[in-house]
Amino acid sequence: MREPPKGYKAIPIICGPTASGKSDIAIKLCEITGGELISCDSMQIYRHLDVGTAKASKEEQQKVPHHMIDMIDPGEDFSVSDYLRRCLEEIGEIMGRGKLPVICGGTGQYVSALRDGIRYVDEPVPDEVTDQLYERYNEEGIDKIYEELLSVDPDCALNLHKNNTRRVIRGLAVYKATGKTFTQWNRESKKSGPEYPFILFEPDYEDRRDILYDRINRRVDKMMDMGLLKEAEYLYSLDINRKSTCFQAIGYKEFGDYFKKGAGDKDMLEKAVYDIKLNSRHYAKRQLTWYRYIDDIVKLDRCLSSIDNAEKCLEVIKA
RNA sequence: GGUGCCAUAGCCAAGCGGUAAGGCCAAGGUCUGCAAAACCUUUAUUCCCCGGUUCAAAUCCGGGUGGCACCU
Repeated sequence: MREPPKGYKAIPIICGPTASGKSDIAIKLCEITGGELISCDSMQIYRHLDVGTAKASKEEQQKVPHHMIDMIDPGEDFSVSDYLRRCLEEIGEIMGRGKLPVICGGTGQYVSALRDGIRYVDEPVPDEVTDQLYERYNEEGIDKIYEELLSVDPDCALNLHKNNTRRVIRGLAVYKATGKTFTQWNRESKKSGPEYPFILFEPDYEDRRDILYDRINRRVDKMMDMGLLKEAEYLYSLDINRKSTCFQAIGYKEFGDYFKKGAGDKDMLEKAVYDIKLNSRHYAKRQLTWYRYIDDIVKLDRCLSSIDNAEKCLEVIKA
């Protein structure tokens, strides 16, 4: 493990469900420490997806430097391991400038990758291997693929539900491509701890989910006022594969039908907005589950102002 | 006023005499390269109410209540 930033005992990661106010806290923390913000969000890495991903405003970005935002164009791919590599570089650079990196975002997988020091399979798994398995899956279903994984890497297979085709296929693809089982890779990954000491913070909504859901619903309405529809229209006007990851983003994927058939149809627009709220609530629920059992996460009081919470974070991370 | 149709979980809904499908919502989870994704689990001792027929009724019969449609 490397040294923490000078004057601190750890790098803060402010995580939590969508619309929980984590960005405000992170920005305040940057302001009072002179730190720089690193986003930890799988959708804010896309350029042009701004209001729907609740990206920091231009003004906020002017006040506080933001990193790991606007990294790629819609249609391009980006994985956790890409994130991890770039993020670690950013952390190094910010610390090199004598500043505190403040990590903030809701993508649980990215947060955990950082916190647990996960090292992903570092031998390439060629697309052909994966594509071939998907072809097999389309032809004969998942059963045989699952059985093969079961015989080759039982721990991995038993750990997965058969219907979770993505992971079943990845598990087998890793073995086919590298000759080492997924389980072996994971075991080796666990040996190395995190790169830096991190402390996680989360605004606490555990007891009042209704308040969080209400915040979500209201924020979606606000996003519509801020021009979400226009942004989505732009995304749909691009000549990119509809299967691209950017079309998984909540706030955009729900407009698929609207632009396909009904553009201008009021009912369809209403349905899309309803779905954005619903999907956001579902997402928040999954995020709550993700963070629930991270035992050393420091809970922040949702009733306090973002400044007070930022100060609390500062207290905890100070050397 | 008359006639017809309907009444099943928070919502939609199957069932047509043999012991309550399914979907949505909600809740609880899983996760080591798509993660705002993908996947899993749970959720009606009871079918509007009262009576009857039957070994057996959400299912058939009678009455009530409520809703919808049409007629005068």
